[in-house]
Amino acid sequence: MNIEELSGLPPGAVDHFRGEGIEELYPPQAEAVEAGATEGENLVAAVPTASGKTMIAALSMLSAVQRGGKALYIVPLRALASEKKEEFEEYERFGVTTGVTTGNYESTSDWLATKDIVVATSEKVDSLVRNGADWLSDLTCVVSDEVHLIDDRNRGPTLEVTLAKLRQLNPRMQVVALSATVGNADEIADWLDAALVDTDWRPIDLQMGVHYGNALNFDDGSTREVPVEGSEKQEAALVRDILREGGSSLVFVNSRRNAEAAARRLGGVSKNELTAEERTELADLAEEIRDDSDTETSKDLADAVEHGSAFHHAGLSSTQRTLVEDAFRDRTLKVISATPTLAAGVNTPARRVIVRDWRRFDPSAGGMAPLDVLEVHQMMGRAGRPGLDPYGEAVLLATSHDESEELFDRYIWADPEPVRSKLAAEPALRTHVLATIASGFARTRDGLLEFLEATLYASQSSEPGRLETVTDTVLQYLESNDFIERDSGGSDSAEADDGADGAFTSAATLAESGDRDEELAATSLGHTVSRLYLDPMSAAEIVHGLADADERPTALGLYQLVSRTPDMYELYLRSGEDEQFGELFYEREAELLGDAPSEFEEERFEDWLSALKTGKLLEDWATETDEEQLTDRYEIGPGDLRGKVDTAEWLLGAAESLAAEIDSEWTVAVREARARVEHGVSEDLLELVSVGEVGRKRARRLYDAGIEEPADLRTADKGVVLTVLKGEKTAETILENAGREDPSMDGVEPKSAGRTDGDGPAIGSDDADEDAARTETGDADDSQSSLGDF
DNA sequence: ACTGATTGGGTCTAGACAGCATGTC
DNA sequence: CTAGACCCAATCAGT
Repeated sequence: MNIEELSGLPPGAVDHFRGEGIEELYPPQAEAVEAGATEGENLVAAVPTASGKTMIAALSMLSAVQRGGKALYIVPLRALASEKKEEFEEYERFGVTTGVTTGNYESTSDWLATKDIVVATSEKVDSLVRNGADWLSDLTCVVSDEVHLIDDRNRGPTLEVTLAKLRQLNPRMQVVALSATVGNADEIADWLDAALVDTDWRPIDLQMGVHYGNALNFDDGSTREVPVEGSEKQEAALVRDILREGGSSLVFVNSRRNAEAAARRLGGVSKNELTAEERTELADLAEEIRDDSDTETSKDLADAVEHGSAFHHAGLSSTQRTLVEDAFRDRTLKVISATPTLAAGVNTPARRVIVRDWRRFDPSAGGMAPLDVLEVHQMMGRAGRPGLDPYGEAVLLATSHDESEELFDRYIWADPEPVRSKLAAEPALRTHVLATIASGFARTRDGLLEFLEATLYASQSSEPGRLETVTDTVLQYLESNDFIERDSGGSDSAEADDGADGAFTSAATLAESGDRDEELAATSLGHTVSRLYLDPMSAAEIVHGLADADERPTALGLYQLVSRTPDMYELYLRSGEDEQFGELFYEREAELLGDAPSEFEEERFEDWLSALKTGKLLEDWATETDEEQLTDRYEIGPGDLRGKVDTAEWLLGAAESLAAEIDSEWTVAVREARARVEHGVSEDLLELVSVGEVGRKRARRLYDAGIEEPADLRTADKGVVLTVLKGEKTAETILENAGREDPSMDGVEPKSAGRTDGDGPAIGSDDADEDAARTETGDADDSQSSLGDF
């Protein structure tokens, strides 16, 4: 189908696509149009990666906008949100506006009301629903990207419930679900009352094969000689082979450490194939990576990058990740060794994809478990860059003939698994039942069950009573924790409190059924929990912890408290560390909130200790231990540290709201602990870091020079300030931010601080082991840092 | 006696969403 | 119930 034949799009859209070099629609796209994508029909498109799914979405959304509507594009990852945003922003040329909203992407709800297309993560959409964003009821089209993620144990239910809610809110809204090729696309289509486009078609040829011995055997029967030289690994031979043809490769492995080791080794291959020019580019890139942070991970990455090889996993900082991805797309980097992050993330195609490890450690399986077919297919789908490569190759590695056959059977000839709803799991329901009640989607038990009937779970379930049983368990839990109230008596609507959420009264009325049924209402606390987007179990833990505290909780106490909630991804306790942290536990037991489990309940005690470890990490961060020492001491990447700190910040923010809600007297303590994590400083610096451009390092230097609060900045000797802050420009900006009248540094001479004597007040002097490892100006006595002596 | 290779035991294992109010060295 | 790569240290072979 030629794009000229398309109708119903905004004027200028066709020209725009032609400008992008698009003349013909790909077959799946044409099929989607025939199925009514541009006429507001529901559609499920199960097609391989990179075969033009986005175009299907774009056509649907643009035609919806042209009809005067508004579209929402739901993505699974924040990184994808910004990628799509850039793509859709091009439409502004013909007057279609786009807005993005994710957790860290700033934008208020009302602002989005004016946009034609909104891009958001599924969690963000869920949150918008909970907070009753008015514009949601204006939607006429919603696109759900990577809808097969409904199968994901953790995040799938959110997507599922959110789609169900949006549909209940706007019964006539068009739903377009984009999925990888899965086993049961038809079931998803049934659930969504949608037409189905299900195809294996790809715009660029994909050959799948297995490498064994010196040969690469493809699914079409062809064979390619790829000899393994000397003691090198199979993947090294494969990388070199394709590099000589000018192609890049992507190697998927199953652990971070393997990714790093593989990158190092493959650097030995790629460095022999570089031009002088590439070498300089890579050296620059390596420099940028080193600048980003000076941790071990960065050094290793930079070293590998100099040879044209990189690793990619969640321990990288987001800057590093972007640098690596961009350089790979530009073909500066020749090979990336990655954990599965990359398969799900942004678009980084390579000529040859090598799936080296097809088993992964899975504690629930008690050992190594094979990857899902779907996952492997997603990885293999990264092979081949349309327009750049003549074809793509996806290769699995076998060390024996038997294994080679097994791989063909298991992955190459096999169909992906069906998508199964994970909604009936208790943790998922806990959250969503509360949210459904709090936002007025259901006001009775029957109404709730009726709503749940509209989910994929219900349409798949063969066990009719199950959902009801779990729902009752969950209601019981929510009630006993004071998040909801049940009233089986009268029908007079005794609203729990503030009445709330008028936005969805129509939906609520719709869902309501029968007066004699048990009435459900969220308590004020329940509303807060739902709005804060907390797992009710996290909220309960925090509430109990705060309520149990007889005296002002310490930072460590609060950090450990939030670290043991299910919303905090746990830090793994290494062998030997249980002893170390057990000791720390006895030392500081009094600070911890709530009752510690007995040491004899091994599992729960271990959890308690690993939360203590995470808490201790946060405390170290909040006593100005520098990044390198932390990543070293806890053996984590710079990205992990950032992640922990972010999560803690979020949870402590939530804890502050909860504290206020339950009238806890420790609100201030929580706020202070949160501020300390946010800036990574001890209490004494909290005032200083509130000044713009002053972070933990500068604040500490100022403090040591006798400038202890913002007011001091206004009166301090400029020479001293200049010495401490080094740059003239920064000094001026900071003085200005502090509200000094004459911030100019013209003609000011650097001058050393007057008082070199006092080290200032001791930080955390109540804990003798605590004040080590703080970043000082001189850093001279770094060696005295008491590492590992907890 | 020193060095480099080999072997064996012990250890450890992917990912990343959200509130709220503004801005690192 | 199930694995396998890596690291480090100890041992061994070769010069």
